[in-house]
Amino acid sequence: MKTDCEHCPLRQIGLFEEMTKDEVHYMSRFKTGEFVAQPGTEILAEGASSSQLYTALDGMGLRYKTLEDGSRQVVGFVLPGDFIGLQSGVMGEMRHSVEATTRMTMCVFNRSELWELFKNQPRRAFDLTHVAATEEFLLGEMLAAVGQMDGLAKIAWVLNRFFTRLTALGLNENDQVPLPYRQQDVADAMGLSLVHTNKTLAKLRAKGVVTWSDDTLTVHRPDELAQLGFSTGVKPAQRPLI
Amino acid sequence: MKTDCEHCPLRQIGLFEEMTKDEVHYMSRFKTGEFVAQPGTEILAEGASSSQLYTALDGMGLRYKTLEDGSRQVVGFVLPGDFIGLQSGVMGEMRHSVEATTRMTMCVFNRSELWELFKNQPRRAFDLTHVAATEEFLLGEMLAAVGQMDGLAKIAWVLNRFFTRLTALGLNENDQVPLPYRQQDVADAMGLSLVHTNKTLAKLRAKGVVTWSDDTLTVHRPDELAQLGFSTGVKPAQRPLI
DNA sequence: CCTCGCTATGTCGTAGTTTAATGCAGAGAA
DNA sequence: TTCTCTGCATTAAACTACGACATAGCGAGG
Repeated sequence: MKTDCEHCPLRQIGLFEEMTKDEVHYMSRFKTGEFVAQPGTEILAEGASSSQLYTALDGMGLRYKTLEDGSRQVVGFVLPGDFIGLQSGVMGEMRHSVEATTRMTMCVFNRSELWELFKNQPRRAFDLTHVAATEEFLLGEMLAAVGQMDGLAKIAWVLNRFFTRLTALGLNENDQVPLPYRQQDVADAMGLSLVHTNKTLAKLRAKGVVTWSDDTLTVHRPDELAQLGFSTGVKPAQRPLI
Repeated sequence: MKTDCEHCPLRQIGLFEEMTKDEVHYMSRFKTGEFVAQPGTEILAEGASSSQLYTALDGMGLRYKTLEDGSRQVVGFVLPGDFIGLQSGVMGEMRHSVEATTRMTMCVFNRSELWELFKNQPRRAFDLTHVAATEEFLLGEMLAAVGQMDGLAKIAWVLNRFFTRLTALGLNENDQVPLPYRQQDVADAMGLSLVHTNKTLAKLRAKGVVTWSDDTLTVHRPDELAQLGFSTGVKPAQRPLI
């Protein structure tokens, strides 16, 4: 688990290259150098224009939008290493809310430092746009899944994405990854009802593909899971030349 | 209609501040300084890493992803002033394809100029990230619509978005805006079948809210349209304090 | 103990898909 | 001109995946 700000991605891209660790931590608001959010806490609200940005060091959360009719669309999952509040740093206002689903420790820094980065370290600023582009990429993939797949494929797809990302983060132990979400969260992410999500999960369980309980996802057949939640990004079929 | 590169948004944000118009246009590949795409042409393919970026000056198109099973998810509509290929400029590879649905004229420039921008004009580079953030915002809104709304709301939402954006571009004449897309495009954007999209459009027509024919959308009751495609971005209801 | 939040499962109605058939305008050929 | 072909809009009928509702179980916390 990454609990040291040494691993903070903003440090990796050089925002803090010339700073000591004490300077890195945003000290004025929270007594510890790190901001700790408790489960169920709203870290940033849609429409808020926070003067702080965060990077998740440990723990997980989710990004969501709320619609006029009260329904909720989960637009992403926050894993260790992810940015929080980049939109508010760039656009001045968050376009979605962020909530912690576990205890989260975050590295906090001022929005003004982002502008310093652009002024003083163009290479790092350029790198930073990769982060924004990656976020957009994940959103596009999710849109394709929500728009085109049926229930079983949606659930398999999102579980497979969790499994893949968490494995890449080194959080995979014997095909088990932490998954501290409720079925309602997955349902709101994939545009399904809670009941249907539950039944689809039961189907996957019956097939022996995955089990998910106690905030832990166990993938018994990774290849079958990937097969069910078939991927996007395929070149369109060639149009017949005649 | 914007047909002059003076209006190119990249010029507006200063990429070409010190350049003459002739320099602005990318001359080596196309005889005219502007790249012209014919209807139905694929401008950039998913997975491609083009060395050129474009901004749409005139005409419209759409962004889409293709899934393994052959289905298509439209992830956005390209209107005059939009960027094309920003992702390939930043990440090196396009995450979706772009196709022209009308004759499109575009301003072409080299990817390397993007890096020059970051090196020499940090303020402009910072502005540029607004563009990326805006694209992400639109994607998030669309995800919420596709994931949470029912058929009627989806169609009303996307028509209302067209109407709003095109009005902002000054393309609204007597509540009529150009809409050079097929019903299939709208269906693929909102995750509905062509048939159901058609029926829903018929419903809106019967209600006297909109008519859409000959690539022209006429909105008879803008407020009712906005009402039907209710918006996102609402603050979540306060949790009861008790 | 009871309540609350979450998971689990069955029944039923409907919104949406699939398939198919019709119409209609534009383009190309004779 | 007239015929045909092609792409798109339209409408109907049959089928189904999914949502709504109801109900039960289970563990945590007051």
